[in-house]
Amino acid sequence: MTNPKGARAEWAEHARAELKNAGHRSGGARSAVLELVAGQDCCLTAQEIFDALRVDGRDVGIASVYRALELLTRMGLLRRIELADAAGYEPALPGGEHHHHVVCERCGKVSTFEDAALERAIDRLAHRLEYEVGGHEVVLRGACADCRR
Amino acid sequence: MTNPKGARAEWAEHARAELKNAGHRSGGARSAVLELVAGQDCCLTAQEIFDALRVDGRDVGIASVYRALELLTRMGLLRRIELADAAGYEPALPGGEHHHHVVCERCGKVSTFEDAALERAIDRLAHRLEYEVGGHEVVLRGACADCRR
DNA sequence: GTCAGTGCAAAGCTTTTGCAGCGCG
DNA sequence: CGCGCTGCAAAAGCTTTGCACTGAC
Repeated sequence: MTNPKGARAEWAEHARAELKNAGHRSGGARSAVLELVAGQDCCLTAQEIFDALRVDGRDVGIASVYRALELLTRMGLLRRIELADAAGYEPALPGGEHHHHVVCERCGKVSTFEDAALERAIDRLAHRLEYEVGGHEVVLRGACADCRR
Repeated sequence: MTNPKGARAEWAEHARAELKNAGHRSGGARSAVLELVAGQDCCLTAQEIFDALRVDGRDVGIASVYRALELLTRMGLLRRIELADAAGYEPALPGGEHHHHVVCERCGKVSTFEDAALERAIDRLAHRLEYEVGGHEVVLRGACADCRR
């Protein structure tokens, strides 16, 4: 297993290179979003990113946050996860590292998991479909350890 | 494999019984939503349900559609699927019949598939987690046959 | 008769768009 | 020094809530 901190720093660098390569300039808001998302374990909503940047003293507009997330997602650098209320975004790590999410229906807590058998099942299945499958998303719903009692 | 038409009629009956059992009255709007959803193959959004009912001449309010969907989902009679823009709803068939969705990122078309190996992988995985898993959702994203060319 | 169910309208959220000004290259 | 990026404000959805009224039991 690869070092997650290293993988995230690598991702940030890769993302910056891709942006420059596509002819994008390096503005303050997008850089701030990129930096913040890179340091995160799990998916963040646009609002969470906006709030975190404001706390850090960055005067970004929420529109710029959405614009940055939209662009990075379209370029395949971020994954977008549809949660109940809002969408979450997280780095699409190039090594193929891959996790999914469990959401607690009581308290809303989101955790992650990885499962090789699940990925294999999805890969095999994807070949059977008429679609050219580019990505997938698995969300489990239930009650977390705290809420079970 | 069970007859889908029969399964859907059965579901409608089951849902009505559950509602009555839980002390709910049988109003016009909720019945109309239930009837419409029961006759559907795949998931429908609240707006689609609203439009279809209006076309049928039922003067339902969209708020009642949302209220009906929320209640039926909370009772476990409907499954809610988070799509890109809006949420889709479809009958949670009691027999354990179970399908998931492939979304075309180009044209937005939604298709369904079933896969026993995938379900097995998820079941096994669910036992390993600290969560008590009650449901799950798999969404594949890609390009449909028409859009591939 | 009671009160859950309903339709309408208004509000609340997330997300997008318009626009003038700033600043990267 | 041009035009891409940005912040603000307004708009555009989807979804929820408040409220008076209707109709099921």
